[in-house]
Amino acid sequence: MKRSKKLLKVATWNVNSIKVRLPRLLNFLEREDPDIVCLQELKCVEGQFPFEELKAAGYQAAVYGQKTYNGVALLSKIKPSQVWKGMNDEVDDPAARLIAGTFDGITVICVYVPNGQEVGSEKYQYKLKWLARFKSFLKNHFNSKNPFVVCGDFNIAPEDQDVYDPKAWEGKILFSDPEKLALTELMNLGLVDTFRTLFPKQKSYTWWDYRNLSFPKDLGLRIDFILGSEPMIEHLKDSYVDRNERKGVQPSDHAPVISTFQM
DNA sequence: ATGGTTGCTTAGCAA
Repeated sequence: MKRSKKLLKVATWNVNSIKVRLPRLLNFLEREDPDIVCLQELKCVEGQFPFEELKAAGYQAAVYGQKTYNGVALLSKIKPSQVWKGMNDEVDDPAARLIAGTFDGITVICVYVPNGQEVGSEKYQYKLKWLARFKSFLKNHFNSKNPFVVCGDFNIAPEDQDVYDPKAWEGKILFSDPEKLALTELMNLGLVDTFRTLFPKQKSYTWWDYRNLSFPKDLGLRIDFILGSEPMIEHLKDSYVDRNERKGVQPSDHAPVISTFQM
């Protein structure tokens, strides 16, 4: 009988500006000590990314940056053997929304799914197309028999229990049927939501609007996930939302999600 | 309630 020992801690966090959130990120890294961190909404180009500060904290970074909008990164204690930036498909898309890396044979894919703005808008169409492209990307590059993880801000709440007022949100952006269907189709490639599989009934939002005192009133949505293929889910030990990161001085509007695997 | 807040960039957009 093979004994599992090594703990792998994976985190995902939409930081909404790496520049503004750097002090909080450094505290987070020290407190949680994750092995791999997926970051979204850097809002910064690679040349302005704080590589030095993160290196001093023990992390190396792979960055797919963009001026003003989007931008994703992978922080890790060990160097990835391979890195992908973007889907490199037939679509010419300048938005920096996907970065992936392989760490000890485990591929971690970090995504910032388009928000979509409003159902029926051009941005909504782009969101649905992006999700279809992402499904093809996963299908073409990965096999659910192999260990891989998909982390990020999906900008979709899957179920009623992931929304503070599902009636009011019905058919709205982040909760419309086509978005939910696109997410289901992704999951049907063989991905399991690490948080939801461990806690089938637990309410645990990951995003609260900056406006309307949403956080103090707990008017949130669960739209950030860590998904794993079956070989990862076999080793899944825990998953939680670090709600405290939404409190205090200059929080992001998203809280980090952390999942641990005993490999 | 078509408001409200934050960040980037500098009046307007995106979330």
